[in-house]
Amino acid sequence: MNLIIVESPTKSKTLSKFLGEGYKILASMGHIRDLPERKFGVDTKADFVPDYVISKGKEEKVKEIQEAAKKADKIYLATDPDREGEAIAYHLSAIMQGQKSKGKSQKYERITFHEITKQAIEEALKKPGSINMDLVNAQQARRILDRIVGYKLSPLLWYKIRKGLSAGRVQTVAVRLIVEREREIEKFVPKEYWQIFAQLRKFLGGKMPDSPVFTAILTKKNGNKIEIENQIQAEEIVEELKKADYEVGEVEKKESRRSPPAPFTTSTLQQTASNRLGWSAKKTMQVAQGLYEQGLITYHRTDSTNLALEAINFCREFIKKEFGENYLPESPRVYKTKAKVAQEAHEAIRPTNLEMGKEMGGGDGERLFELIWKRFVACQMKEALVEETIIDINAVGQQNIFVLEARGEAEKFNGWKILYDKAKNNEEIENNGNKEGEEPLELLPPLLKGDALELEKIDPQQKFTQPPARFNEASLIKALEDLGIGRPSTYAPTISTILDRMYVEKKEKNFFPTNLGFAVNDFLLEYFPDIFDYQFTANLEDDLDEIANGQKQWVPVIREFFDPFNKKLNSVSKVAERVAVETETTGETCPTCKEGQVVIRVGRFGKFLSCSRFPKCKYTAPYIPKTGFKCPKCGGDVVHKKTKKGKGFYGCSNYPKCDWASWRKPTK
DNA sequence: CAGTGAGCGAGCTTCCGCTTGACTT
Repeated sequence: MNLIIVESPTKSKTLSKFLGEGYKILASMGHIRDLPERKFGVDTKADFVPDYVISKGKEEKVKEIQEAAKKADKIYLATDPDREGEAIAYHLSAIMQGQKSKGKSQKYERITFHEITKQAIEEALKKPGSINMDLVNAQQARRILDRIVGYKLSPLLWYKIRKGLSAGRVQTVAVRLIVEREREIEKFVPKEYWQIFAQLRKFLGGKMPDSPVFTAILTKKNGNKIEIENQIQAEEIVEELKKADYEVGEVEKKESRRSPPAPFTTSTLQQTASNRLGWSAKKTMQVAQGLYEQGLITYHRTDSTNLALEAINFCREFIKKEFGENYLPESPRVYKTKAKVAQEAHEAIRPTNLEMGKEMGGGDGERLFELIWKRFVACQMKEALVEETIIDINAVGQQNIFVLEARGEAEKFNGWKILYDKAKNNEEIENNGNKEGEEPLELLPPLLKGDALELEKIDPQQKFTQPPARFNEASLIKALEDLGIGRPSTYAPTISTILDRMYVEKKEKNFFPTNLGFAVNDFLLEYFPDIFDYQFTANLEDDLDEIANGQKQWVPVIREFFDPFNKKLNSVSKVAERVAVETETTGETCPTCKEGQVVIRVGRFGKFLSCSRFPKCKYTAPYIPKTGFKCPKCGGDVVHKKTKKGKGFYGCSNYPKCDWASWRKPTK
C-alpha cells in the first residue's frame, strides 16, 4: 500500500479514481503546523528559530496521517507545486520524523504535478524527488516576517490607540489605499466645463425625404482644441454655431480587432462576480467552493491563466461544433499570467466539462458557473472585428471656423462577443466607476467629404470633472493584486478583517474609511512608512525568490529587516503619544440636556447614539440609518436594522405600530 | 425580522497563507 498526501479532499477523490487499488490518498486540508496563535513563537535572539505547533483543529488529521504512514510501503508528498505547498510537504515530513513503517525507518518522496490528469500523475510518480529546502526557507521567511510585523505592531496599537486592533503587511496596505483615496476625494475641486453637441443630417435639398440624424461633438475652434469653461462662453459659441454652414470634412475609417479576456483567476472571478452579479468576494468563493466540490470547475484559488492542453482541445472542438469554423482561431490562444508574483500551482478557473450548463438559469451556483463557462469558451474564440468611423465636420461661422466630430462603430464580426459581451449582459450592475465620457456609440449614415449638412438641433451641456471613484470590493482586489499584495486565498478574508476591525465601512458597495481607520493608518504610516510602502511586498518577493533560488540565506534577510524594525519599535513605544480617535457627530444637539452634541459611539452591539457629555448626560438612542425609501404599508421611513444575530434587514421606522419588514432592499 | 450599549481595568486581543467543515454565540 502506497500513501499519497495532497492538500484538498476533492483532489484526493479525483486521484483515487485515477489510481485505484494500491494507493491510499489523504488530504492535509492545508497547513498542519504553524507558529502558535497565542505566543510570538519566534526566537529573535537565536536566528529566528520558529516554534511550530500542530495547528488548531488539525490534531486528528495529523494522527490519521501518522497512522496511515506507519502502514505504508511508500509515502508520496504531493502537496501543491508552490512555496506554501513545499512548506506543507516539509511539515508533513516533520510529523512523520522518527516514525517507522512496517518496522523500517520511513521514507518519503516529494512529487508534484500541475495538471490533475491520469497521465500527469503517473509521470510524477515515475520521477519522485526530495523536498526543496530553499523553497521551504523562502516560505518560512515570509511566514516569520508576517508574524513579526503583525504580532509586534498590533500590541503597539492596543497601547497607543485601542484594544483589539490589528496591523499587518497586507491589511494595513488595504486600509491605506482606502484612506488615501478618500483624501483625494476630499481635496478634489470639481471644475466646470461645457460640451456642445450638434444633431445634424445630410442636406438633400428640395422635397427629398429626411435623411437620418446623427450627433457630433464640438472639438476645435480655428484649429485649436476647444475648452469651454462657463455658460457665457458656451452661449456665445452656440449662437455662432446656429448660423454656421456645415460640411463633411475628413472621413476616417479604421478596423480594429478586440481580443477576448483571459480565463478567470481568483482575482478576476471575484471582480467580475462583483460587477456583474453584485456579489462579495466572500460569497463568490463560497459558491465557487460548491462548484469545485461537485467537480464542475477546476480549483478556484489560483493566480494562473494557464489552461491544460486537453481543455483547450475540447474547447476548440466545442466552438467548432456549436459556432462553426468562423469562430475558431487557427491556433489556440495562450494567456500569459500577468501577476509577477504568481506561483502558478494551478490552472485558470474553467469548467471541467462543456456539455453542462449551456442553458442554466437561476440559482447562485448556476449563475457563477455560467459566467465561468462563457468566459472560458470565449477565451478560445476568434477576435471581434469592429469598424470605427470618425467624421470631421467643418462649421464655418461668421467669425470662427469650428470642427465637430462624429464617431460611429459598426461590428463587422462579433466573434467571442457572441458569448461574453459586457454590454449584452443584462445582469450588469451599475458600477460607480467613472464612466463619464463614454458616450454611446451609434451607427453613422453614409457620408462623403464635401457633403453639405443641415443643423437640426444644438445642445450645450454643463459638466463637472469627477473625483476618483471610491474603492469597491472589485477595484480593491484589483489594486492589491496589481501591487502583488495578498494571495488568491486571502483577498476575501482581508476584506472581512478590515471591516471587522471597523477600519472601513461599506456603503452602497463602496469603502469609506472610519475615523478609527484614519487614526490607525496615520499612526502606522508616521512611524513605519517603509513596511506599508506599496513597494514593500514587491521587494520582499524579490528577496524570497533569491532565497528560493539558493542565492540568499533566509536568516540574514530577516535579520536585516528585524534589527532596525525592533529599534524603531522600542523608541515608538516610549515616545509616541496615545492617539484619541475622533467620535463621529451627527450635528444634532442632545434632546435630553440641550447642551451636548449627539455623537455616534460603538458598543457591543454596534453603533448607537449618545450625548457627547456622557457620563454627565445619559441620553442614548438606537442608531438607525435611513435608506431614503418610504414604507409601502404606512408611508413611514424605511430604515436598515440588525437582528439579534447581526443579520441586516429593512423595517419601518414606525415599528412596533407598523410591522412592515423585508430582507431585501426595497426598490422604487 | 426588532429595542441593547460606553466608562472602570483583569485578562484578553494580534499576523499571512494553505485548506474545509462543525457548529450554536
